[in-house]
Amino acid sequence: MRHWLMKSEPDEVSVDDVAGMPKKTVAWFGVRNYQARNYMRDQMQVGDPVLFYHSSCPEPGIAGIAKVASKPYPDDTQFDKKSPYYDPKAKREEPRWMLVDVKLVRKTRLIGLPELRNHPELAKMTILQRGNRLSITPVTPEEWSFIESLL
DNA sequence: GCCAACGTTGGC
DNA sequence: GCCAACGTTGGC
Repeated sequence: MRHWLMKSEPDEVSVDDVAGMPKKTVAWFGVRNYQARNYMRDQMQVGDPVLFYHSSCPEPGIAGIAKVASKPYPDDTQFDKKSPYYDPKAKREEPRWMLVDVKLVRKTRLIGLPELRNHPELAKMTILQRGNRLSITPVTPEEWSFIESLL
């Protein structure tokens, strides 16, 4: 089992949005980065714990605890010409972008970026490294436990 | 809106 | 395969 951090822009899909969804589950559509895709396609297992992170918003930070809720399957938005995530090079027979379903376990208090940066225990978190833009990153068991202890 | 950092594209 | 140009991310 691995632990993960997954970024979402709350304007698009927030923790509250997912809380209001049937089964509190959302397909993690729109990832268009190969490394992030590979994590979902090759490494995620149903049940893996996930930190739900809000990015590109007034208060970026961890907003909830979730878990991987499905095996990987093709992201339908790649085939949808009306979607901003449409990929003309993707074929139904040969999907390029895969995703998993993510189920919200619980909303948490917002642990903002400045707070995360304040803890030396978290200094090596991928998300806190300079220049990191990857929307899905692994979290170590130590980082996970420490963050849980803050909640 | 700015801009640093990084990823992708495409000509050669 | 190189690399310049361009596009995107995401915090501030």
